[in-house]
Amino acid sequence: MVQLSLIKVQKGFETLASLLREQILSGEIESGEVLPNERALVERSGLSRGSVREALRVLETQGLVSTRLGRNGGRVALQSSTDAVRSSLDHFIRGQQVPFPVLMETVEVLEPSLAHLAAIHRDDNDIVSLQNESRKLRAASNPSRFLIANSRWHRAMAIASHNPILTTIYDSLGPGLLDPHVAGFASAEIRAAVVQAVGKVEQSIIAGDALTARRRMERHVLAYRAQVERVAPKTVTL
Amino acid sequence: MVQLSLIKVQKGFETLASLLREQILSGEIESGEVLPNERALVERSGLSRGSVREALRVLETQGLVSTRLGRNGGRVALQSSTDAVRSSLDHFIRGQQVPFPVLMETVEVLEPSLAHLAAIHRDDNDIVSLQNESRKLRAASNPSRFLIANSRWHRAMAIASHNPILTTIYDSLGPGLLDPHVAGFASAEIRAAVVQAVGKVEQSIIAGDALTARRRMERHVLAYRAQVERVAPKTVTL
DNA sequence: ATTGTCAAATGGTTTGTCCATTTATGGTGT
DNA sequence: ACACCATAAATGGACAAACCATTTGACAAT
Repeated sequence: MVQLSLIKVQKGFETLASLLREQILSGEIESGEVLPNERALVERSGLSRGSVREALRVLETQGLVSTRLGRNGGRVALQSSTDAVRSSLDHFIRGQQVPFPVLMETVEVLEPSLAHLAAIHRDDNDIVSLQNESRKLRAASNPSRFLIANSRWHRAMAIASHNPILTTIYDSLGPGLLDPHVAGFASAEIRAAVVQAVGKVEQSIIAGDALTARRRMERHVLAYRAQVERVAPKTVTL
Repeated sequence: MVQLSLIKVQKGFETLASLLREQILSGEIESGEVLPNERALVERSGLSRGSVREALRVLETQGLVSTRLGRNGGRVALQSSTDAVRSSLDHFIRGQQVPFPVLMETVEVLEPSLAHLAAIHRDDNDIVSLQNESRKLRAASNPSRFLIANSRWHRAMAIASHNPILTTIYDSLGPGLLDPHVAGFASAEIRAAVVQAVGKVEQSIIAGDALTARRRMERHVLAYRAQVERVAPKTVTL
């Protein structure tokens, strides 16, 4: 018997999409470079305009080209940004109906690690923005401002880690976690506790003390979970 | 001055894509359900077939529908799988040219956490597959088989964590990390050391001792980095 | 200078037709 | 009955030729 794996037929538009994708990802087509317009691609590829458009649409969906309308419009090549990752993760979480506790758990894994890495890799800019955000956090007088400031500080910490993969993932998780917050969370006492915890983590990050930063963030995350559990016991248990 | 944010014009195909996407993600269209065929969607939407096809192509790219050719073919709705996340992360890593040390660092963050979670969430099936894989790992006699077995054991551990988000991300990182391995890595001594480390982690996971599992995996990861540094010092330093 | 008008370039969309692939159906031979 | 084959039907894939919509450049009018 002949050895055969399933043969995948490549459609016309797929072929063109793959070709262009490789050229973009490999840098052969630079980021910002404008692709030939649709009619030109039709001539070069021998495909019809419809197929060319489907190929370009695929690349657009993957975040590898952006489209502008009108004269001097056209397609420009892009390096896939965090947006594509974010939206695919979002679809995954919504589609698979990843339960809230799993999101929570993921954040609990990421935050201490991000704090750890931030303490190692933070530069002067990171320190400035962390201090900026924590100042706003201390100043936040009502729950809504506080939650925003809180998430911005955490975001600054993620950026300070200088790990684009973990940062992007952490970023993608934010939206799914906000619901329970809004549900009458963040009393004055809780806010004070968070401010203090964040301050301590920030100190360790600035001091470059990775292990302490991690440990403090772990403690903070545990305390936070305890608060959420108090407010909404059912939601958080795995 | 009038307050205005940029107005985003929604194209026809985009509108249709968004509509269907929402219905799929919300479960209104169930996973596995076949969508109306192209001609039917043309009638219902009032758009042309080209636009309908572009909309469906977008959804296909996002992993929300799959396409089958021929009679009894058509589009069926899917819940976005790990594949879409994987490919977007892959594009991100290649496109942004995320340096090898960052990938390494990310794995070093994920593995101990996955071990930790695995010790908490593993069920009987997980234990069986872990033991299966580690048996194959011990039996692997040449570097190539060993590397495969090694990655399979780690994958089993990730699955045992029962955290689909972290598992998918960890899965996406694998390919980018294999290059240096192939470059004459995995001598007999190294293999023996890995086998032992993996065995210990596995024990802790099975025993349900999360902290020990994490600690042992951290140690293993450090040792692994030391080995890689010995082989290719330049590549690994951040 | 500002504004208006027109033309050109580009993607967006439509319509109509045909091709390619797959499978259901029914007939034919044994 | 059963196996096989030929045909038709259903569906996505592709092509072609227009025309529309949006944006911008060029240039005139004010």
